[in-house]
Amino acid sequence: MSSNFTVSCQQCGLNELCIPHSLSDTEMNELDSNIRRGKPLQRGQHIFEEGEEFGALYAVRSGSVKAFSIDANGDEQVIGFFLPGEILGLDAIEAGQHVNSARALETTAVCEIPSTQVESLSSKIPNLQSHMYRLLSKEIREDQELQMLLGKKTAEERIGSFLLNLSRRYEIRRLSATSFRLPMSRTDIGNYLGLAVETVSRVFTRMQKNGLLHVEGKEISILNHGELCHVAHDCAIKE
Amino acid sequence: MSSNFTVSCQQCGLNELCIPHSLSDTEMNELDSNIRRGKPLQRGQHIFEEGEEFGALYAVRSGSVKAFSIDANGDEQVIGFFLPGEILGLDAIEAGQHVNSARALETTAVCEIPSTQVESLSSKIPNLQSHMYRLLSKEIREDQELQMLLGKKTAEERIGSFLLNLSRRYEIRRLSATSFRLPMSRTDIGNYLGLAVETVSRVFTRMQKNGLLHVEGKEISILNHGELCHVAHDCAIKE
DNA sequence: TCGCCTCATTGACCTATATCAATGACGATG
DNA sequence: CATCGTCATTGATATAGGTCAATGAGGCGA
Repeated sequence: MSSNFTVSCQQCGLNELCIPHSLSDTEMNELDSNIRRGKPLQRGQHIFEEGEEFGALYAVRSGSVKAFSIDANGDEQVIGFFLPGEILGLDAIEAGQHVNSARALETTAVCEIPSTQVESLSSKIPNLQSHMYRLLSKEIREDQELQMLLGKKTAEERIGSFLLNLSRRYEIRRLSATSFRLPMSRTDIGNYLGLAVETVSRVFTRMQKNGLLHVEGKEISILNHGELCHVAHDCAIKE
Repeated sequence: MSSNFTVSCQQCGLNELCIPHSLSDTEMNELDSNIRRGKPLQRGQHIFEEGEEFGALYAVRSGSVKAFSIDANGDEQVIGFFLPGEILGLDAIEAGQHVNSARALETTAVCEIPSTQVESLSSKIPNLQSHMYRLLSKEIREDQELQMLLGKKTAEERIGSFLLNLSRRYEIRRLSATSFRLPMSRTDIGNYLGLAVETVSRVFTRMQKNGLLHVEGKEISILNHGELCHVAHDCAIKE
């Protein structure tokens, strides 16, 4: 009996976004046979913790994940949020141990890809190596965009860019780009964007007043995409 | 006659820090034969510009480089600074074109490594592939540290961490960790750290008054390393 | 050597956002 | 269904750092 959480890469609706992308059937099967799929995690359960030995990359199959670390004062530092098809743990390759922790924001299933397999398979399969390079490069580019946001943008621009970013990511997953659920708390959003919770709340309220958004708890609708891009200074002419 | 700027990887004093690291002599020679070395660049000359097709990675051999992009308002956005042995262009692999520009901050020599060679050589040479993964992973980790700095740290903490970071990087290069020259302007530092130039100036002055630093133009001496770590909340117990 | 231009410093003032505090809403639990 | 705890919202106030403006200092070309 094959339960839902043991779906293979071949059958997985996310394989276009995920590591198997651009592999042949044979190659995909080889990768697939090296992947471990545990049972889904509950909200709050950790996938790995800061300091643990690095042993695998993780692909989110369903649900969502928050990556964070604890700074010198013991405060949490949100590094990023991961949606289905996205890969966690890339930052641990060099150090050989995890430099941050990852927790499920809701019921979440992940695929575990042993790091030894990533290296050996990607030596054999040029498409996989190439995909890995692009994956790592993409994360660098995205981290740099976030640096830009944190260094120069106002609170409204940060929130606007954040929502647009999520919107694009949901759209790629064939979910609604205009209406979705925020899986993380306001506190997490503020922490990630370098803002106080209260500021996040106020900006949401203000954007709702101005007809840009409809906000109801964790449910968000983007009502005026053009204007939101405009206030975010994030009009994505690129791509 | 082999002029200074055509030194091979074998002879290069930086090869421990750079891509050749962990390659055998034969492998290093193979890599070496694929590297192009132009004549040194003058201050202000560009290595690549935003939008250019991605064709190569660049290793700084001497001098220093600033990476930056231009935002929606036409303002410059400093992404990072690169010292000898460091690799530029990793963020361009995925997009296939450069997403930011790079300029020499002083007279600077770079080695050009065609991207086609990186991919094909690293398929053949497992050590090289492994090195590339670690290189990309390291940049991700460092970018995330910068996100932390930009999201939560005060002006003093940012400047302190910035100086300590430079100090460590000079030390690895067997240069003085306590006394060095800042190759970039105050404006660039402020831009990079998300601060106004004036704030950079004031913090330098204040740190000088408190006996942490001696600042004279671009020459910096760290007089009280322990206390600087402390005010930066960057006491590097790690590593 | 002079004069120019860019870069750095310093002071005065202002504003965006943090902080503090109180209240309300929701969801889980028994 | 009542209670508790967490999360979100809103208002009042404080402050770090930005902005504007003026001055000084170093480097470079003619």
